Amino acid sequence: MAAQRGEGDGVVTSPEAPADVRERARAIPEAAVARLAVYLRVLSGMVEQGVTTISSEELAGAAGVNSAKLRKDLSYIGSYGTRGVGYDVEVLVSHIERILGLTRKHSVAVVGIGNLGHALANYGGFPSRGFPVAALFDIDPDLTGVPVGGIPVNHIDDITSVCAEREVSIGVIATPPQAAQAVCDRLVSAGVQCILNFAPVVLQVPDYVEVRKVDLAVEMQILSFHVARRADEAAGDVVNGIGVDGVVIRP
Amino acid sequence: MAAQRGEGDGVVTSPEAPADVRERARAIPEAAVARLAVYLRVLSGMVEQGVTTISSEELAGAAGVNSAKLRKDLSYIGSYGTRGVGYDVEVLVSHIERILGLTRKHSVAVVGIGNLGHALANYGGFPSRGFPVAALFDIDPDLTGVPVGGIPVNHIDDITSVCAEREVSIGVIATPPQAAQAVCDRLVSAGVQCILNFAPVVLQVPDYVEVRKVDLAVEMQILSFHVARRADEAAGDVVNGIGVDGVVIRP
DNA sequence: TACCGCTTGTGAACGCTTGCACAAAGTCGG
DNA sequence: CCGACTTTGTGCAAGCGTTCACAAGCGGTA
Ligand SMILES: NC(=O)c1ccc[n+]([C@@H]2O[C@H](COP(=O)([O-])OP(=O)(O)OC[C@H]3O[C@@H](n4cnc5c(N)ncnc54)[C@H](O)[C@@H]3O)[C@@H](O)[C@H]2O)c1
Ligand SMILES: NC(=O)c1ccc[n+]([C@@H]2O[C@H](COP(=O)([O-])OP(=O)(O)OC[C@H]3O[C@@H](n4cnc5c(N)ncnc54)[C@H](O)[C@@H]3O)[C@@H](O)[C@H]2O)c1
Repeated sequence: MAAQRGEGDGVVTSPEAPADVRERARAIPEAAVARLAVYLRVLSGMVEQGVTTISSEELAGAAGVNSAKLRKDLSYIGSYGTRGVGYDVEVLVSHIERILGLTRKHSVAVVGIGNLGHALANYGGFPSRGFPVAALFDIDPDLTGVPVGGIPVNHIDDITSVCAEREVSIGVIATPPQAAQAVCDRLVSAGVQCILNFAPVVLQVPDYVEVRKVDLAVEMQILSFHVARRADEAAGDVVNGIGVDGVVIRP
Repeated sequence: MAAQRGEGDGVVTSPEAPADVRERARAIPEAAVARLAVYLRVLSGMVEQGVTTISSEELAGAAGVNSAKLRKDLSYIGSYGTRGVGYDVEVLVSHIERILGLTRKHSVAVVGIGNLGHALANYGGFPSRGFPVAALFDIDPDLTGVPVGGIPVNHIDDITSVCAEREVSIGVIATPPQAAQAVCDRLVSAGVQCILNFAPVVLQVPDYVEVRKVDLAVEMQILSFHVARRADEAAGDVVNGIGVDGVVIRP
């Protein structure tokens, strides 16, 4: 029973630890990993602009974080900056790519080729970043064989063989919520250990499977919470200030 | 200059604080808010199944979290459980909805009606959860006037008037990355204070605007990191492991 | 009414993240 | 070659968020 973000499994810290890149990777906080991916994107843009060197302050600004945090994040992956100068953009890019495992291609399978699945299959941003979409699956027989984004849709029943054959390492679930757990189970038995889930359900997976979820309704509700909080604050301010009248929204 | 998740602004804690729901909302950690949204979804499912009462243990299981965490999260919004029994599902639903501000409708505008924008506009899950899609915008003249998901697309230049007229409170950016900052600026000047951004860029917004980003490439890369870490561990274990036994590779 | 068993709500400890502040380390101009 | 200036890398402290553990409270039962 390890559900989303199941972090707390007691993996033993190996007793003999050569302070090595391998071991270092283990120590990187998940929050830092997410930011590294953002830095990488910003840096890629810099490369295209012909920038060769960048300071922590500049990069932090472009990535929307504190520069101290940025330096700490980079320190997790090693010391590749030059004091007094900054970081060599290309060097940094290659080190982040190495740490994130982007030196290797990760084939992606999308399951559920409906509204969202179509958009994902047609999206050029994945292949270009080292995540080729290698397989598409749906349960609808009318869809099987139809090419979407250049790849023919397979029937969900062929998931095991097709995933194995195409070495799928990441599964994306874009089916209706009712089907998501079943699809997830099939992906897992097909050997997929990383899952990106768009369906609004909490997936149950074995400990060794990594699940990340993208839940738009939750995002919306978080925004809604902030709207409400803000409205309450404004109301509160008015109450503390003058009478009960005001509809003073932001300037 | 406050970028994504700009939390650390020195908002003054109002001097006279009646330990009231309003004030309480301020104290809820963001992480807890996200989980409350998940609990809400699970509970909604429970209501449909006719469940009237649920214990923290059960709900925690269904939501994929620790039961202590769940109770603490619920304690942020007040004490609505019955010791020895559990929580009344409907009561809990209504309290969470109130805290998340879901008693009010939040109109959504989607900008950029391409692959992703179409999927979002056609998605039934938003309206049904209190987030009616009230406006669609694109820069492409061929699209303006064309109805997508029942709503005609407006031209981006009309964003200010249309947003005001339809009381849009949440803006969704689904344009290419190059256009995202400009679109964001226009949404902000149109009075939109909450933005959900799908474009892979770091948006710069004023402090009072709340931005959440959904960055699929980052999600993929986090998964990739775990794949890599796992591979390294396996390699490491074998090297270290021949001597030290602990060869707990994956089952 | 008094007791018992169950579940909540929460104080306190713990651990992870963040942010500060500064020594170390490098560059560059002279 | 030296000294001034810039920027990194990191020890440390503060702040959050998570988890533990248990007293308090409630319903059911005799
Ligand atoms: N469309 C969006 O913008 C959007 C936004 C947020 C969340 N989501 C979520 O993403 C998921 C997909 O949304 P959608 O709008 O694309 O739905 P959709 O109904 O358009 O597409 C679902 C597809 O999944 C297929 N499917 C159903 N059961 C299957 C199974 N067992 N195995 C394989 N394929 C199966 C269907 O044939 C269909 O093609 C849903 O869970 C939805 O809640 C969608
Ligand atoms: N499609 C996906 O599955 C997917 C996945 C992850 C991220 N994204 C991101 O979401 C965004 C949209 O992706 P997409 O595949 O839908 O792209 P798309 O090219 O299909 O659609 C973009 C739309 O935005 C419109 N547009 C361009 N400039 C505009 C402007 N200034 N104002 C208003 N509209 C404008 C275009 O006319 C087009 O209709 C991109 O930033 C992409 O990186 C998409």
